[in-house]
Amino acid sequence: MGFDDLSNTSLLLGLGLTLPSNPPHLISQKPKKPLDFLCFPPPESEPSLTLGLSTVDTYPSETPDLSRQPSPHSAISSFSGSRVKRERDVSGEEIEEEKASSRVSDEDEDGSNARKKLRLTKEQSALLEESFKLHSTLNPKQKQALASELNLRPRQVEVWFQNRRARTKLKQTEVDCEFLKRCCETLTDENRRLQKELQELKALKLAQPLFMQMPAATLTMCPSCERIGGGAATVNGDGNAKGPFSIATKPRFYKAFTKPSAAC
DNA sequence: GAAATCGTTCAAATTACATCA
DNA sequence: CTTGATGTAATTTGAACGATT
Repeated sequence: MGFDDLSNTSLLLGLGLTLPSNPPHLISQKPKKPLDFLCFPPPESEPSLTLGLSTVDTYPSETPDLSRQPSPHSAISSFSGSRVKRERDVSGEEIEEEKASSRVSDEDEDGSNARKKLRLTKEQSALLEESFKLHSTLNPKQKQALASELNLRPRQVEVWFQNRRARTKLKQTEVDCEFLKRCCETLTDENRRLQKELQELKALKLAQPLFMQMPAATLTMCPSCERIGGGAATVNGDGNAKGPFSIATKPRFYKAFTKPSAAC
């Protein structure tokens, strides 16, 4: 075992005991299969790394044959025009739904352009939450069924799920942020400790004048007992000295900083 | 088969209303 | 009663994707 090998070992040990190397919530693992969401854990525990770029394909897509197909409700669910245009004659179904959810449509019918804000009842919120726990996205059938059950428009259910996903993600981002802060603090402490150790080793080396006269490449030091001796150090193919103990030819901290994840 | 277009859904950002201290 | 903070429903925008032409 070479000096640098030993150093690396000690370094890894020092960093390794601090935090798990692969925190589950830092791994983005969204289901690819459309029906996988039926088996999802609650979104609150869903692993996601939200500090970086988010790609669409990391999100659970709905059943292609259901959600992506042209739907008669297309004008409802994807409409995002001004509030004045809320009532549309695109679909007869749409008009019926508007009337069914009287809590919203009543104000619209009197010609008021003001954006009225619906307050969901506790029962509605509870049912939506329950549904969200089962699956964080809805296919059109589920959306319609839920809307009927809640006496809401499908669009309202859709919006609620969108906002709910956004809140979940925000919450997870805050958790991730806290985790990374702690990770950073741990690494800073470890770095400080290792710098100090390096200084001590340098001082120890200077305190041995006899060996200062020897070529550096021939010096060997036992890192555990700190005794220095000259040896027939050989050099392997990597350019690293081989022998009982040898002076590292590359920085002691090399591996630690090229593998930052090892500390987290 | 490739390209253009259309319809749909989503995330992200933002707006605006309702409620409460 | 007013006001600012907060929660959240609703809107807007742009990207991605599948289906169709």
